[in-house]
Amino acid sequence: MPDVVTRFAPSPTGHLHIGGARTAVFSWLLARHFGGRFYLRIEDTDTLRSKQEYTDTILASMRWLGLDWDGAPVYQTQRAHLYDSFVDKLLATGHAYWCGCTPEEVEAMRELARQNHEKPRYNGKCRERRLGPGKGHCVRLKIPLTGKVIFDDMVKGRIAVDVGELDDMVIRRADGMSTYNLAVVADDSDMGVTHVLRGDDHVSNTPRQILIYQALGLPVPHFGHVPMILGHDRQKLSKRHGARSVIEYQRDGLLPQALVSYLARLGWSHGNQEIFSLEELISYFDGGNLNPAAAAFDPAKLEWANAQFLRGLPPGELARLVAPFVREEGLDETPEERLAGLCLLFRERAVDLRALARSFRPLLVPAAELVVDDKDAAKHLTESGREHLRALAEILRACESFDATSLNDALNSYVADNALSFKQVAPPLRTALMGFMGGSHLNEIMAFLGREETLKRVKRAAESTHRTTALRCL
RNA sequence: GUCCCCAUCGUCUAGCCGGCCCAGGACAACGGCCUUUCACGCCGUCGACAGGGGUUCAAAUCCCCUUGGGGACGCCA
Repeated sequence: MPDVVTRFAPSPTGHLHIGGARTAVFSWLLARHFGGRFYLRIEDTDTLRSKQEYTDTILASMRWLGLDWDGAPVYQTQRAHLYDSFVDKLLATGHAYWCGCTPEEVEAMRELARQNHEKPRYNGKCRERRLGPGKGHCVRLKIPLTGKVIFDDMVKGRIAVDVGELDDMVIRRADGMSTYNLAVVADDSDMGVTHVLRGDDHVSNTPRQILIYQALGLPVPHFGHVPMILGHDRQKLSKRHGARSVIEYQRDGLLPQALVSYLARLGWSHGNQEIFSLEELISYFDGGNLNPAAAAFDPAKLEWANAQFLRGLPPGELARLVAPFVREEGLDETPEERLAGLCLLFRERAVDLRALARSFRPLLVPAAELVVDDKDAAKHLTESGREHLRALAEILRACESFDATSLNDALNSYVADNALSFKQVAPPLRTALMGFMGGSHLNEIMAFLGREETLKRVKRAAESTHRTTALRCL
């Protein structure tokens, strides 16, 4: 049995969101750091809200993020017998009892407690009634009358709760199905989980679960409750507040490494390091340095992180990744080799794959379809600008080889020979080639386009009449 | 209402078993440099220890209170 066994236990009631993704990242890292095991458990006992489709996308998102799990995913709906055996054992040892109270009765108890300014609780009415199984009977855990449950949380430190705060919770419903808290303990125990990393919202469940472990004489795992992620405005992250699922980021062209790196950095730190490879995370993350305070999600910083990874990718790999987005943009099927060239030209100006693909457009459409920005044309395709373009057309036609270096030389000599500055020549040329004042290095752009396409664009711009019409408008 | 948790720049954070911190880094913002546009890069500016009490020679660091935020109180997970 490995020293460290962790798990991620999502409910398939929605896509994998960044909050869940982060706890998954932490759990995965802890296991990988210690050479332990990381399991996936699908908590699908809520049959009304659980959907197979969500399980599928959660698994797909995990794979995309690079979070591999050990063994096959465990489905809670298939383990009723395990939960039953736990309940039976609790019943047999007197740690649980049958309860015949109706939901209405229990609600009345809670209401009474509320009126007394106490915590709403079940009052233990059936605790000593020695009821047996019967219609409408559920099973409740018999909680100790006095004492405290104390545990050392990996992120929050020591947490102590008086058992008086707890009540005899239902562990098996009247319909025979076990409840969440029991199932979790049964599964974690059965799977040999040693470290439970989960969301903050579960802290109050932990004492209850510990009580079950103790009643059964089972070893209690370590717990770590990671705070929730807030929206950029520090409001709770919800659909309205920009809560997004992992697949949405995937669709937008984010790099999984960037998302993992950013997520890990949200609530965890390793000195001042901001960008982490998976390998670095594995070697640094040991469950320490987790921040107990909630963190706000910052899309701008995620974007920045993504740009960092984008730039670090070899052009060939980037080309492979960007290809689907190029297709999505409706751009012509382009050989990966050419895409790699484009990636090299544009990767430093794009924040994600989609933006990168979009930036290719001016260079992938035929000259006739190039969209020319009116303002830039009016500003740069002036009388003199077009004169330069005509001269350049001649030079480019005559240019012996059409590679980036030669083109650079050609441009340089044109500027030098005519005692010009680049500021006079570059803008019109750029507008001619790109259709607007953006893009990459001019010589590289021309080399990419090739002689024929370059000349077409230069001539087209040289013959345009933007300047005069624009001037009249002014 | 009751219980639990949290609290350093706008945001993520370092520091937190006290002195090296009139608090460091990153993102964002702003300004500049570079420049064959833009971007990248580089340089710089703005900017925080929630408040109040203690303890101590010394507190962002330890203790208490207040305030503010969050979470939980289901036969949901």
